[in-house]
Amino acid sequence: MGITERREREREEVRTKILDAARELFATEGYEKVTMRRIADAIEYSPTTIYHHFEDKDDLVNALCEDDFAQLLALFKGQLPPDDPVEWIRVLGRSYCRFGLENPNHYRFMFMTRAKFEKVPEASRSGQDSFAVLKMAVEAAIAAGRFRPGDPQLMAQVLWSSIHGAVALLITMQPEHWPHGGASPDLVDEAVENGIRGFLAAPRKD
Amino acid sequence: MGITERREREREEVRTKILDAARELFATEGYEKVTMRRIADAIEYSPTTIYHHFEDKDDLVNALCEDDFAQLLALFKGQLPPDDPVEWIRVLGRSYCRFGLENPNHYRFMFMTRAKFEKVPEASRSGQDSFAVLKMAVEAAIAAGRFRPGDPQLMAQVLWSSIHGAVALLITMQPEHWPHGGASPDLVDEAVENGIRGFLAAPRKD
DNA sequence: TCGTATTGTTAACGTCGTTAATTCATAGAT
DNA sequence: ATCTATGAATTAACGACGTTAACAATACGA
Repeated sequence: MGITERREREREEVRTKILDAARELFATEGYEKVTMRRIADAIEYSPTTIYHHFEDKDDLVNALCEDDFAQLLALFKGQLPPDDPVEWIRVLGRSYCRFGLENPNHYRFMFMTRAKFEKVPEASRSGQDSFAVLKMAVEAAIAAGRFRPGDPQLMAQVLWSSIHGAVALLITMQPEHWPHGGASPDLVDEAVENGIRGFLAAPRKD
Repeated sequence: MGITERREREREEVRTKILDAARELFATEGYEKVTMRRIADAIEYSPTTIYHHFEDKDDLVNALCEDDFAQLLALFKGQLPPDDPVEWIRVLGRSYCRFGLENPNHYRFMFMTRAKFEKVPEASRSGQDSFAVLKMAVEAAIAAGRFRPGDPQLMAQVLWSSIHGAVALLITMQPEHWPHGGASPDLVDEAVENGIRGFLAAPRKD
């Protein structure tokens, strides 16, 4: 009776081992170091075993990615909305930046890898939900008269892409490739700030 | 006498053939289709020949990239600065977006590929110069009192990264992965507009 | 005890970037 | 005209990759 359950448990253990080893390699050495053989080495199984748990490499890395979206969503939901919806957006933006800068390899796969989007049929649920939080904040800001009226969907996309741009450039380009002596240390903060400022209602109070 | 020159010319011809074939594959099928063997097939040489002209694959693709930066710079310099520096920035932003959206594979390698930045020792000259044009426009906007005072370097970086974010997301994510039914068709325009608006001097005239 | 899943392995295929060894053509020297 | 050195180009291979077919081993249900 408990047999199938034990089997299930053992199976899950191996799956977890694979994911953990992959995550470790992924986080510390980047995508290209995550080879099936290397993961297999790390967990002391043969490479073929991995294929009993994941369809292929993309499937595996995408499972990691799913966890990352969940983590991002948790980060967003962990922030209680302050009274001021603009402050809420600011906090969300900063959290998002921190997440990306601290987990560059994960971020790269979540938002910067074309292959992923070709393979995975639909968007991650947690990813959708994370965006929904931002959109809610934008709606709140409009309702409170802090943001100018407009399409909250579009405004949230603009905010997201502005901040994504800063994170993406920072985790992609080495400092010496930035024009004229490096990225400003304030870049992400300023990106968040300027994105918000562009949407503020007429007289700036902030 | 003219012999070494003819040799040189022939050598250059092969090099150009390689670059053209690589560019074609790169633009139409993306980075992963640019294999040394495939390029060799296309130009009817053996793969080894390519190594007589380029150190390795990165070196080759980087040569392509250099051309792309030159093209971007030409695009920027082709735009005569209008009277209104804000309009100048708008035009630059739109040109940049168009360039990225029309050449997604090139854009990806220019601004979204980490390997490139690890290999290439220094930034492309044309890339630097392109940024310098944007920075000049920002300085002009500040000088004209259209932009609030501030560090033009930082402001130009913010504008660049905002627009980069929109382009990068658009050429990376399939429409069905966008939260809630696709990217807005106005996204790039709005990204440009909102980036600018955030920097406008106090009373918006525009 | 005998099938039968389940779980794992070994060995291989085809592809990749890259390189050592070799052939080939040709320009200059004798 | 023949020989030699130099540069270009090729063949064949190495090691690493993702992936899979074929097979071995284990342990459960009958």
